[in-house]
Amino acid sequence: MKLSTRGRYAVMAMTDLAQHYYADKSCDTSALSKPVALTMVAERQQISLTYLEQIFQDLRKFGLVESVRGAHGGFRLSRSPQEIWIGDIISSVEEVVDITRCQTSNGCLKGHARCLTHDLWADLSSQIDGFLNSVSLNDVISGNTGNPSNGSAQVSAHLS
Amino acid sequence: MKLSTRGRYAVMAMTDLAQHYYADKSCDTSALSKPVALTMVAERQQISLTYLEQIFQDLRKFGLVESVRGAHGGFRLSRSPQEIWIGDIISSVEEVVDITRCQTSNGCLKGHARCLTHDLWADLSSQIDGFLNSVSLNDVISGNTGNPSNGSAQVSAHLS
DNA sequence: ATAAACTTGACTAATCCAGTCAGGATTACT
DNA sequence: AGTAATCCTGACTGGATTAGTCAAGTTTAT
Repeated sequence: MKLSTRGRYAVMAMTDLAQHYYADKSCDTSALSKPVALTMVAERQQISLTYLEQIFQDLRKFGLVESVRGAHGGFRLSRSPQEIWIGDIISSVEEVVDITRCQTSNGCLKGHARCLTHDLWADLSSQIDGFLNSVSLNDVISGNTGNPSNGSAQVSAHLS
Repeated sequence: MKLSTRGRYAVMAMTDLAQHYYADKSCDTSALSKPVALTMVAERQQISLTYLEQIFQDLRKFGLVESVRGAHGGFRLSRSPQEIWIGDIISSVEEVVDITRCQTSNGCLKGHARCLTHDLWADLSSQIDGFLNSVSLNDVISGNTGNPSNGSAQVSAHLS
């Protein structure tokens, strides 16, 4: 079992943006925070710039960040760190969060002998999803991943 | 995120053995159950026989199954289904259950800006491990994966 | 003996990941 | 207007991993 670097990088970079989200709007909380250039993020997090650019296109398409083009441009979070869940980030940049692989109609008749393990995988997915969707970016930068802000570790998952 | 087929196949096959574990010793509970030939498991679970053979070598090395060679040989569980956790099976056949990738000394100074996400990955690993190590083979064949037999979903993980 | 079954190890096609490269579009600043 | 900074897009690639196959054994029940 593994999480690809793509998902890890996305979370690291978003954490980086989250820190600047607060730093940049310390005076006027209603203003938009200044965009952060990917070159800075890439340098701080030690991630290849061009690879990071790819990843941020996905994050933008899923509405997690806004881009500002041109000189002095960059990216900023499109909402506050409390409202962005780690699960959102990962599912934006990784293909399938597929664990069971038996949701397609290729013969896994639930309850049938062949797929007694179906419920197991579904429950595991739900467990992982529940965790990732209960931790916000804000939890990460304040070190509260063990005790997520919503108090409940079980969130219903939307996997088959 | 994904679980490779290797791990899934291993659990499916072990579930198959677990069902025969009970079926074969319905009369005499102290006797060893009859070994089950991999050709049967491969056919029932629709898994390539030769691939399954590879997987069972791993399961044997980790002491989860015993082999009986020769004609009418096969494999049987080396202990009862209540005592075999899904986590054992998966970690026997898959390489690293590595999610954080920053346990090596390559620059992830915990607490340092570069790896604020360290705790997040550690907690996620612990969550997954906790789940897999709280579900036994017996839970799977009796459909109790949602409510594991030990009552507690949180088990300490042994990941960095 | 012989056939059934396990055992081992080398090999392979396909897929995916992580990253590069080249070029283009947009905007701030001078 | 020009230029530098930055985002944007798509094609490409080397390496690793997966999911097997194939061939040649060894062991044991009958």
